[in-house]
Amino acid sequence: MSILFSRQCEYALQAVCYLALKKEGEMTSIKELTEKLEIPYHFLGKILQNLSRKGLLRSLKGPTGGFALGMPPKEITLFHVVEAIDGVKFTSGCVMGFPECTGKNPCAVHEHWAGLRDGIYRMLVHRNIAEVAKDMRKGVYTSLRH
Amino acid sequence: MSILFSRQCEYALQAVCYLALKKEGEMTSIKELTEKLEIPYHFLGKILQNLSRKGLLRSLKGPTGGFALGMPPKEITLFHVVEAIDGVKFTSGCVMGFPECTGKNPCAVHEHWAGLRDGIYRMLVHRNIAEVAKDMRKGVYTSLRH
DNA sequence: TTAATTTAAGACTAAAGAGTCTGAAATCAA
DNA sequence: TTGATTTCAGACTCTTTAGTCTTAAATTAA
Repeated sequence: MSILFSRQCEYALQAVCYLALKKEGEMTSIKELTEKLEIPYHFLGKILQNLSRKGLLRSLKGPTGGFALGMPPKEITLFHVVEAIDGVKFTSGCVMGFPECTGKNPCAVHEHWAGLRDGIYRMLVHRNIAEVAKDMRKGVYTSLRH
Repeated sequence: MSILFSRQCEYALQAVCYLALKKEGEMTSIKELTEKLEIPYHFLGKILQNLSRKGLLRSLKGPTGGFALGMPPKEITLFHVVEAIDGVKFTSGCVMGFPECTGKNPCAVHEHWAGLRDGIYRMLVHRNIAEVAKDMRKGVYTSLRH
């Protein structure tokens, strides 16, 4: 298991950030993404298709085709991606798995987790994808050529 | 996928807390646990066996047999349980799945996640299982008879 | 000692997640 | 128009996680 998001979702987050570093409108092929991010080709293809269907990306077939962001980068957040792939179940639900855990009927870490859950949400929404990707360039993307 | 811990781990946390509410030394059968916590019988059996092997529980066969905590409740935390079942990989590793994400080479949410990760760790260790279980009694366990 | 009760162990099945493969459809450039 | 390049779609396999089933071994009480 991955830490918090599914493998698919992790790949989606990486790919969307990568696309956000491109000039607006520029198309990027699966081939490039798969090489730079080291994600299995066909698996990534499916994920990007999925994101396209949901409007987060747009795609174009043929040579010069590929994928690009489907909306202005300032309108996309990491949360949109997580929502599209894994859904939002992490925003509710008991971290200990109690089916009946609620505010009135809390488990022992209910309050503590509520704070952390909000923290995760804020992590995903407090910057748009343009800002996030720019930050990323200082880190994990520095070794890549674009 | 569950939120943060595997299903097995969630069940283990629930069961250990349940056992912590019993008088020290009192044996509890899988049957009782499975009924009160609504966890599949044989699956729970395996999980408890696993925890026994690791010393967190002790077990006794035969009628009047069952499971009990393997150490004084004040020496056990939720972290011990998570460690035994899921391991501690959530304490390292990039939440976006970048293999190369480090302090020198961070992803865009590296710092933010580092704070949350510490928060999760604190949630699991800052009270021992006796305190945790007592708290629980006010919540998810109130509807159960012991 | 015997029968009932309980955990122990391992093989098995089911479902979900991850990843692969093939061929069709669209698009572009020569 | 043709060939190359790309996404699209679906069926397929592999691996992991979840859950089931059966039998053996230990223990207790009658």
